[in-house]
Amino acid sequence: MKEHIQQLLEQTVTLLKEREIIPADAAPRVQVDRTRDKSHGDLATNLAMMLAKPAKKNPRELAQAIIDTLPASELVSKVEIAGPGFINFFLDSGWLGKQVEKIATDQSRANVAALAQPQTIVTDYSAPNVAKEMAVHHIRSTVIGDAVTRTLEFLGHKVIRANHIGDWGTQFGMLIAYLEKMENESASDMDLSDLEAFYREAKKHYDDDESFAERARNYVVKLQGGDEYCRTMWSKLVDITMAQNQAIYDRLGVSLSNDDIMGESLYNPLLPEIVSDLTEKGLAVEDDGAKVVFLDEFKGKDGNAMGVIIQKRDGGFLYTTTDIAAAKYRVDNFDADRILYFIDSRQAQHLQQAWLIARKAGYLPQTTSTEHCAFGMMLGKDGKPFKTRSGGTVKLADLLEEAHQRAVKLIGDKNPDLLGDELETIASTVAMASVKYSDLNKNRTTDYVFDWDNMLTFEGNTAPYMLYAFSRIQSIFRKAGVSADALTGEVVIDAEKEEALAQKLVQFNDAVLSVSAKGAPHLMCTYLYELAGAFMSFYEACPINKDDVAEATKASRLRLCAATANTLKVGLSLLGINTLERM
RNA sequence: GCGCCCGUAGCUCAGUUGGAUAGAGCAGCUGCCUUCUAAGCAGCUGGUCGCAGGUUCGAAUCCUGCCGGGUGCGCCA
Repeated sequence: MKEHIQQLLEQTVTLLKEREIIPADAAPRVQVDRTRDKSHGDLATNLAMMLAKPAKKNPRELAQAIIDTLPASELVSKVEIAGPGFINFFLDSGWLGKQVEKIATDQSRANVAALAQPQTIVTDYSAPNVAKEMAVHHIRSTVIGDAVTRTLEFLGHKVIRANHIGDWGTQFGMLIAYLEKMENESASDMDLSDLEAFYREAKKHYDDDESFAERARNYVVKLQGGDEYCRTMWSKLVDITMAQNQAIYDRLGVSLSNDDIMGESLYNPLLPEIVSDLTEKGLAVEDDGAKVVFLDEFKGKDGNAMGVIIQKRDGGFLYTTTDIAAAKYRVDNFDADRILYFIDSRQAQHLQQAWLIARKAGYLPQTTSTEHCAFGMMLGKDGKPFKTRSGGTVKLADLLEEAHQRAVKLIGDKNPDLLGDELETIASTVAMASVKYSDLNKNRTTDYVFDWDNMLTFEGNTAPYMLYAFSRIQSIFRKAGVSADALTGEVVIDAEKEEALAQKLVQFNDAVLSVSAKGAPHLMCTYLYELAGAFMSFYEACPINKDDVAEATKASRLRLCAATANTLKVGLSLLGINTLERM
């Protein structure tokens, strides 16, 4: 919608340049904003004020020239000058009605077209560690990354999910040695359901038992050398861990699978050649026995160029080297246009350094953008890192189970008729939706305060509010005895709340585009919340299944309902949230 | 010491790469269910946008300096 007005204005700028009303070298960024106040129309531009100075004209005068030159459009019913030189656009209600009809007809896309020029985009998210259970802090990367991934895919981009799991490092010698010990001691299949305990015990043996520790160190060397036995044991650890993580992905509704695993080990074989290449190019130098890249762009504690170690004195590599390799790999193998990293904000400097080195080495071309979609830590209501009562790490599986139990109780209390499977199904959808939404809803790169009461009271700006709006619409269709996809009536925008709802509906496309441009799903949350709110107001003000409602009005309003339902369903699906027919 | 992020209502947060009178939800207070799901709607109350300067037609937004919080800075990842 905005784009269309933008195009009209761009044409106008060209025409005005030809007529020498504005200088030929002016290159204004044509900006179209939604207005806050109805009296200012529906969309506005500040173009005249931006061009007033270069054109040496009074802004209002120039605004008039723009309006006089503006090509006619079916979208716009009226254009006005306001205030110091704003140009206000009023959308045509006939056009709005036609748009709503298209949205109502399109269940799968709500009238959002795929992009004509799709890109190849790598999304790096989730990244759990092998031999550890997913903890609560993994939820942010996983849920936010998945929502953006779904949105990019929806727009037609080729998206490559990269689950950068922690499957490499010196700790694997210890883990393999302990796995071996367990297998030797119990004839039956090992039970690794409690990975935390497994890791803890392995560490304990490593610290207390010298012969165990020696075997562990030996296994590290053998594993890195490609020893078949160690490789098999390592592979078991990865499989067991990822099977458990997959159960969490499935429960949460995260679109990752085993096919998306691209762990640290994938890049390990590339590291030696990267170090030698960086050395040959003069980027890396030996310093105190280690291979170091000095970056003038970053200052160290002594005020000189900061040194980033890419290879340790003992020959081992560090995660900066892995991230350089990962960037290179994604360019070489996928020809990525964008690489989005959904990683904790504390990694910002590290990522900047890795990318800078990759750029200097020519691994990352100018045409590939690397974007850190950063987020803060999860805090408890007390403002301290979110922990269990005893101070331990909260397991993600436990958090999801608690959300489910809370949802069962709340829904059961609210709706005592619901029992058994139906209650469980509704509670499950509501619980996962609530957990995800409360995370997705916030833009903050700073920390996020996790609060059960805010997400599961089911009031206000929450997932249940939107699920409720959706199920209310389904209820209207049941009551009317019609199927949403069989509606044919013409949409006529008449009442104030109808217009407000229609206005919101046609903004969906803008919301999808902004999420994809910024990697920020909260923009979708904000949009859907406003849409659900507009629907609730419409619902109160505009009766449908009532005796005194004219047939044509009823048909029109039913299609507004269908358009809203489609938009909510598609929008929520882009966030990875399922809808409910009843709740 | 240097770098990055942040500071908006009692609380949780928006604020569209400078726009019109800074917005929601929760909490508090008023109304609205024999009528499509009241998990809702309509409304009221609540702000020195951390502080001080600067840039301009216009600043929560950009610049500078302070104050306060978070986080990172050579052999973990």
